[in-house]
Amino acid sequence: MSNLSEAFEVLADPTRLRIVEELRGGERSVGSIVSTLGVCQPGVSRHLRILHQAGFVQSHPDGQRRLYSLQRKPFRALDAWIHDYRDLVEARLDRLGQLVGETGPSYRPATKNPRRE
Amino acid sequence: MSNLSEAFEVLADPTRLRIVEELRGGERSVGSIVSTLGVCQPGVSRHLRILHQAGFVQSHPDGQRRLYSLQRKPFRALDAWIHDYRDLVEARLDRLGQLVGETGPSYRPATKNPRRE
DNA sequence: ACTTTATATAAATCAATAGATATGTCAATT
DNA sequence: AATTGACATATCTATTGATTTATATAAAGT
Repeated sequence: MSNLSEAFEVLADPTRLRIVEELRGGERSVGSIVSTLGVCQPGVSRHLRILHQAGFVQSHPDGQRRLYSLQRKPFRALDAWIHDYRDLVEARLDRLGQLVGETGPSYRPATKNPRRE
Repeated sequence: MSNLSEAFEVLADPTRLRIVEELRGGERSVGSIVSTLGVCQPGVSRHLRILHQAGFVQSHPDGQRRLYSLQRKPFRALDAWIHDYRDLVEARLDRLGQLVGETGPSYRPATKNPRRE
């Protein structure tokens, strides 16, 4: 139904998420990321390849290094997706009864007539 | 560094993502989700358990069924996270040179003096 | 040309997980 | 209390994927 599954899959790995958060500060070389994280260099290169294939990063050579930076598209897709859940994200205080204890939105006591699809 | 990795991991599975999107329309019974998706019932129950453990859903009995609905907290966390990338999400047209072809933000030609951490 | 530095790729190992089948539990109806 | 219906749990299998070690490529410096 959506390619968002792929985006979530990419960010599901903790190491890749850390790489993304590192790149939030601007473009970085592979070695720079390696020394920041505690992962071996081939591991970082592999993660960067996955991030690239999913459109999260781009790269360009800089001497013998390679500088990686974030791309906009997947983040816009994620932002658009979460927008569809605005009703959940934003506090809805207009209906007070469903906010008992700030636990959740839609607790509803069992109905007498439970037939309900 | 963050528990967001867990949230992304939960949404990484396509079936779970579909379940979440189904629940966006309101609370649903397990059987209702089973008949919508093409997955066996134990599979759906397992996914719902994972969603529950991660705080994505809550449930309450309704007769012999069990109604599941979305929780707000993880969506708020995701929304807060993506907010940290709003510089990427929002179109930044004030610096024109970096938007060549709408491909990405931070391409920069190689420097003469490449020493750069 | 040779060495060093930076990154990518290959191969192997190991762990995690989604899916199905079978079974258990519990509520509702008779 | 026996049966039916709804859901949960256990177990197994197959697949995917992250990490490491080793190796290849490529650019810089000497």
